[in-house]
Amino acid sequence: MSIWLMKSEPSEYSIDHLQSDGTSSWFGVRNYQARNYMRDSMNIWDRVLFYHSNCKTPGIAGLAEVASLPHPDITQFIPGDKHYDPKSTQLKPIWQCVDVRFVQKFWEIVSLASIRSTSWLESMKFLQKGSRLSITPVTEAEYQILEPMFH
DNA sequence: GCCAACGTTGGC
DNA sequence: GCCAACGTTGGC
Repeated sequence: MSIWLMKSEPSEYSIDHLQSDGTSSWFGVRNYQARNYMRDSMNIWDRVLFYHSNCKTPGIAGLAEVASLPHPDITQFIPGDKHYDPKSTQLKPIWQCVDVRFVQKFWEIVSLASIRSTSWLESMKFLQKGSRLSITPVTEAEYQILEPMFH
């Protein structure tokens, strides 16, 4: 089982949205590296740390899990959609995504500030200078440090 | 293939 | 709202 940190702007799609939806496709990723993680490296039951970005208190808001194999992101085919990609075709889709299922919402967000101030977590990929990837792997060791911070 | 210009991300 | 850092685009 692998562990992933997946960013979403809560004004677009928050942990609360996922809680009410139960399961949702992680559509809209338009970065090749992030797509490759979903397409090539994710497996059903992988753990997902649901991260709120670009908001008042950025941080990990809850947990989810990978709930499907990779499949085409349908928004790439919809003209006028924010995520429409004219270069993509039904026969050769460019963008793949997975479904994620809600697991848990934390009572309190595990803030970016608190993660940054934990020296054992300095290695986390998403913290690295200039990292803007919306999906990054989390190591088992990092997860072990993070877990007690979840509540 | 280079690289300038542009658009986006995301913390602050 | 600012802006650093990055990814993408497209002319050449």
